[in-house]
Amino acid sequence: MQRSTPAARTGRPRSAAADAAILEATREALVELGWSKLTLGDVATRAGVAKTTLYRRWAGKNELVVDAVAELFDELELPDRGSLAADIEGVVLQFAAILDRPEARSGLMAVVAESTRDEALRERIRTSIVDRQKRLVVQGRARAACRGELPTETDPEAAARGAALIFDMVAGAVVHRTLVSAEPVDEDWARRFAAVLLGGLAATGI
Amino acid sequence: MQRSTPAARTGRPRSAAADAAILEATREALVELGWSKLTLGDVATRAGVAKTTLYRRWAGKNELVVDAVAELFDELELPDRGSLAADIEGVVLQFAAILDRPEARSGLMAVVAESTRDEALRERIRTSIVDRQKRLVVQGRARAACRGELPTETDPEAAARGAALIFDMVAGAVVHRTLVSAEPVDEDWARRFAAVLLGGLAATGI
Amino acid sequence: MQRSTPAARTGRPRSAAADAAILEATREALVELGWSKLTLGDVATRAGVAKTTLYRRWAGKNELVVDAVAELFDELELPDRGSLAADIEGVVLQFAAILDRPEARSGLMAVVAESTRDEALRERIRTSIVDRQKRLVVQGRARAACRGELPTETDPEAAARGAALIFDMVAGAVVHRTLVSAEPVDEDWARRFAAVLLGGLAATGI
Amino acid sequence: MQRSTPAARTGRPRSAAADAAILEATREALVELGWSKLTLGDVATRAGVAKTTLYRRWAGKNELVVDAVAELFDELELPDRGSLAADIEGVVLQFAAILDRPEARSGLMAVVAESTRDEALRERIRTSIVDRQKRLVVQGRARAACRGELPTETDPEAAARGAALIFDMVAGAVVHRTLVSAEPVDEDWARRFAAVLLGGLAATGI
DNA sequence: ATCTAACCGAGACGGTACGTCCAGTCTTGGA
DNA sequence: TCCAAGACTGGACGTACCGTCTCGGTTAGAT
Repeated sequence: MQRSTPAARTGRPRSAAADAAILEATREALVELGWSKLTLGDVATRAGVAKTTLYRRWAGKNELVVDAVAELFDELELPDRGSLAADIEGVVLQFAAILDRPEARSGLMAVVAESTRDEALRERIRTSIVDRQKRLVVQGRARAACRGELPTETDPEAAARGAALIFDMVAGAVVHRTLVSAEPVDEDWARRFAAVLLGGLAATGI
Repeated sequence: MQRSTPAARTGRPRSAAADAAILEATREALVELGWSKLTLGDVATRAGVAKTTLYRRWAGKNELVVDAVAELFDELELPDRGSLAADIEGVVLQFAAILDRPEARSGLMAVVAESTRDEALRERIRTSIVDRQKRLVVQGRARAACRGELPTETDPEAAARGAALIFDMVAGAVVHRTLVSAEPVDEDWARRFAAVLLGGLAATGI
Repeated sequence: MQRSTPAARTGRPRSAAADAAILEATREALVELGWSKLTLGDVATRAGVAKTTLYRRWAGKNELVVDAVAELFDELELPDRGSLAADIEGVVLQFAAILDRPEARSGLMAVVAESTRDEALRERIRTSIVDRQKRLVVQGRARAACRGELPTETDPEAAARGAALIFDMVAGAVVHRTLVSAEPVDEDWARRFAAVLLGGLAATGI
Repeated sequence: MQRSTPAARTGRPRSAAADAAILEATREALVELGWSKLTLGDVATRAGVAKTTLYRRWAGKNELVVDAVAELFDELELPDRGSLAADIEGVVLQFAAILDRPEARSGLMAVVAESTRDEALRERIRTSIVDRQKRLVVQGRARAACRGELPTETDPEAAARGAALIFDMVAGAVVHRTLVSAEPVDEDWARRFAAVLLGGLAATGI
């Protein structure tokens, strides 16, 4: 994930186990300490690894946390629940479930905050985390179009704009409710949210 | 804001100018350095104040930044634009304008991230920042009800639930588009967003 | 010793006790660990002092060790033993006694070695340590001249050259025997050395 | 020098060129960096050799530097200048010439300092360096006895004691003048030193 | 017109973490 | 078996801030 090294033949190869141990230790430390009290020295110790090893692979705390949190999003997928409304509820609940995990809560907003001043970090977040989620929106729209619930958008740019809007609305609302309002995203909320969103989509024809 | 002032009659009173200078210096430092590289010693120096003075008034970096950023939200208000749709667009654009300022971008998400592990901080954020925004939503709904654009909700609890949902959707979408997607919230986007939201509200009767 | 600070009125004054504790801890660490394994972090811990405090007062390990060792030379003095020969033996034995202490053995040669690449350090050593010893030679020669054992040198430059030669011979021989040959400087050796030196001085009229 | 070579028949033999390259690189690094900033990794790189190779042959920095410096003393010899006084001046100037080379200045005192806490290192220094010099003293005394300038010492122990004293005086004085007093050992100084020493020897009959 | 308590600046204090560097070891593939 | 390359653990480095603590000195309200 953080390696490019297309050609590095000689010398002792990097331990693959170390990567996994470090990322796991990072999540563990996020749970126990939160982002601001997490130290790379502590992560290294937890992973049974020298600090040097950690710095050899990641440029700093931000990059490390992005990768550690990104793995949490690997499990995201969109089961077919039979209707667009149900699919929206499903993705909302899945996203909420991830944000419920303390390692995600602590880490995600912090790196987003950092990314406001670091273009490379923003790109890394987009690649590792955001696009993983966005894919679900695109996939859900395609499925709904198959079912005939939504008109097939012919203009690809308009389709992209629409998907981006929906994505910001879904992800933004879930994050805001979870982290700012600090209220649970339960099935009831998901149902109400999906109803409003779906109504809006139908009304505007997006 | 941060003062208790229960009874402190005698002795030299605290300098009122220092407060303003410190908050201004904090915003300046946020712009130049961002949250993670902002140090209280530096803020004190910029404000022409001793570190002691700063610590006497704020518990730490988080509290200071919350207060410094909160002042940015003082200017928020909801001009009557004649229709609910226009009012929504207005609040969206106002909120986006604040998030466009680097001192807000850097600071806001960071303290929200910190607040995931600090209940007192979350409360402070809610009081100083979130409720200031939320008020606009409530006010907008009341105005729309006056105009007959929305049915008057009689159940106060349902009204609160509805306002909360709308607020999370508005604020969440704007924040997400600005900070995560890193795309501008311009008039076009505001109009499309308002259309979807309004359509949803109409469809669901919230 | 390391402070110049003619005018530093404001702020919390430096702890005088810390200086003494640090130098004492340095000597203790020299005895236990030797120069090369002595670390400033360890010295700070032993002295019950933060590393910062140590670095605020000394530029590095070399300077610290010079000051710590220099204090050992405070006790040097030249008791009048009645004859030049006895005085030479006395100063040889005193110098040897200091070199017998492990904190001096470890530290002294190391800083001399470092000083080959650091003019400022060499100057510090000269001021703090070497001149303290050299004084004894000058004093001994004056006393011998009083007794009539040596002719009074009228040319001041020749006197300085002579003193320098004698000093290098005395100090060099003691150091070399102690540290390089690793043989004890006992009374017998001192007597034989003094006899050779004195014979040479008499023969050459220095 | 550092090899045991008891029986190593099979496998690839060690490169003989590597040894020379490493020692040369060590001296080069001593000149450029001095002892304390010399690192084995850097030496290996300069020598075009892997660190492993270096560690296979030397136990550490001290041993390596001793060997590297020792080679400088290979050139020492005692040309017959016709008189004891001239011979003493000769050996003094030769020794001074070596100490004038920065690789010797930096390295020699440092390893002597280290040897105060390492008996094996002291032995290595004695064997590789000190005895090489001491031989000259013994040789000079023998030559002087042949010429009739000095009485032939019959007691071998007294002869050894005398040689040791002279050696400490000669080497000590030169080292002290060079490294501690930081003054040049020129012909004038050598002449004055030899005169005093010789006068002392004559007076005491050593 | 003092008194005096709380303020103020400056800066040293004990700590903690930083990110780098080096020591000395180990693991590759190739000679 | 040796070699070059380079990753590995471990630990010290010197720096930067943290939040606290003295200092000497100021300032305004109460006496």
